[in-house]
Amino acid sequence: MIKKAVKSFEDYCAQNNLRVTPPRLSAFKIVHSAKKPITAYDVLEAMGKDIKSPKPPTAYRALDFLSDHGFVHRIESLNAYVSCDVNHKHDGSQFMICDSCGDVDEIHLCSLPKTLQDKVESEKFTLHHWNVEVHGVCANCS
Amino acid sequence: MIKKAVKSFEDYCAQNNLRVTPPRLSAFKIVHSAKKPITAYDVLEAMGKDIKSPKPPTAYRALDFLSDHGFVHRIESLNAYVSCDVNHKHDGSQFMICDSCGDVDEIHLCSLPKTLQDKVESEKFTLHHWNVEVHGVCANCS
DNA sequence: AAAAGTAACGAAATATTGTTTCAGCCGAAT
DNA sequence: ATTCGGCTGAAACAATATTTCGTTACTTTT
Repeated sequence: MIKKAVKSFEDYCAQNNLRVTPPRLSAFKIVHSAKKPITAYDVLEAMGKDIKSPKPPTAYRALDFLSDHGFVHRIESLNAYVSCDVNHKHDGSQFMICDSCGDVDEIHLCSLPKTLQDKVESEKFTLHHWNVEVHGVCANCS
Repeated sequence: MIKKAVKSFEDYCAQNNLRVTPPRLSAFKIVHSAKKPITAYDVLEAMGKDIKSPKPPTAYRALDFLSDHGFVHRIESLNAYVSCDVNHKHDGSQFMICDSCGDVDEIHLCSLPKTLQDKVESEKFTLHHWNVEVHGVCANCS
């Protein structure tokens, strides 16, 4: 249901005074439609359908925007992006990444695990955002 | 105590039939001496002291080796490496990263936090390794 | 000790990923 | 209508990482 997702994206932007520009909309659709994490350059190439000969900054700016507002997450260990359907921005993201088929499953924890939280507090560290990437092999592949 | 660290590196390699080659030793010393995460290209440049005009694969191969055996960790969100003093290889690494001064503090958890472990088990996911990167501002900087 | 097999290296080229800069456009607020 | 700020388009460039291939050097086997 890409149309529904786009609607929700547009609604969120309207409510938060964010501009839905052609590159942003294009990138949103592309990442949302991808079944697996997609690299910035693959997004860039796919943007060619909507925009004439887009350049790298066009893709990166759009992805940064989507990432800043929680519509996509970047998987650091893959240099790639996945969409996020949760309709609120969160400061933590967690993924299970299958190194065999490449599938990624987002885990939606509500808060930093206690063992980490304890450390952050004891060090008086001001937390901005956190990311967990768990690698292995998914049930389908094993 | 770089000498002590080198000794422990050499001992470990001897015990595990791993070869201590000039690039590996050089990279080990460089990452171990760095006060902050260091990029592969900075390691490469520093390797020039020990090796004549090293090329990128020389640094990457050495860093991959060190990483594979737990002597260094790669901080994915920084594209950089930090040394690890724990004398056993662990399948999980966790870091608090200060976005202000760049300092990184490794957190040594013994196991995957329960909330994540539960998810991994319920999905019958075979865990290989996991990484947590917590960004924010350290006590010194705030 | 010699031969064979394997792991690591050196070098060059290339591939991939990400950023800077600057001029112009466009929509929102005065 | 003007101004202001955010966004875009384009070109160039910078940073990060890998492939390939021929050679060297250890290790194992004989």
